[in-house]
Amino acid sequence: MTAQKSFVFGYLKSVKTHPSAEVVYKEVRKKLPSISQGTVYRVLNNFKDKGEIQAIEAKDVTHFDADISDHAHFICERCGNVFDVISECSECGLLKNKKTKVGLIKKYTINFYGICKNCRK
Amino acid sequence: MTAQKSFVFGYLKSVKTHPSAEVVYKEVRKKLPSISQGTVYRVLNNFKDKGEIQAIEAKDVTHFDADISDHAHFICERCGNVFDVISECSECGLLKNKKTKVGLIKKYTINFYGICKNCRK
DNA sequence: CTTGCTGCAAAGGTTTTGCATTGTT
DNA sequence: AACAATGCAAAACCTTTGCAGCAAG
Repeated sequence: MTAQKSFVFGYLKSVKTHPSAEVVYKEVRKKLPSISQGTVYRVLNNFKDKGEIQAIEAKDVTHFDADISDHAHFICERCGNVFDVISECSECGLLKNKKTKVGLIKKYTINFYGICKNCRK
Repeated sequence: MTAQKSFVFGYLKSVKTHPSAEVVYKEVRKKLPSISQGTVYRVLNNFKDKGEIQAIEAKDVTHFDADISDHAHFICERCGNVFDVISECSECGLLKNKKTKVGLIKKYTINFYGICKNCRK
């Protein structure tokens, strides 16, 4: 585990804001100024491929979340921020590893869209 | 309603494949060779903003669906194709227009991920 | 010495946009 | 004539990648 990986993962663990790769880059660079953007993308994708973090595909940018437990996200259509949503869908959890006509479900994502309270003001 | 809009919407209505903008462009151009890529993107975004079609944010590319009824999608992690899934989540439907701590839910999307049967072969 | 990871910069691919032109009312 | 929509091409944007240098075993 290199310093780069450690700082990226540590930062992601420490926040609940589901940052984009660009935000991760800017924040980690405060502590590790030498880190490059390419490395941030590489490291994030590595963790994702290993299943240690999850990616949230939003409009244009991918957000990352170190919390890989089953939970839904609220994406603000104005500011683009991603929030956790408490209300979960217990039915959907049961669908994991279930066969469908199309294929075997390995994972799922639930995204809610709307305007967050900050932007509502 | 211009010819461009009509052909784009008509094509999207006629298929169940949830094509990307690029695919829409290539297909519509067979019938309307003068249409440009920029117009396809503009028209698709217009329809989306009016709520007449929906966008499915997948890895890298956005897919479009003229069916705006509540239904889930299965995204193949290998070929990237998007399929409808019959198994729906009735609980989630109830969450629409519901208030959460974060904001009012205006719409939601459910995406399942896995390898589709075609790619499994 | 070999292997793997990084920084840098360039390339890749998708989507948006400025502007001149076209077409419509 | 005014206005909105289009075609074209360039720009913008996010993300990936090739390569040389560096670090670690």
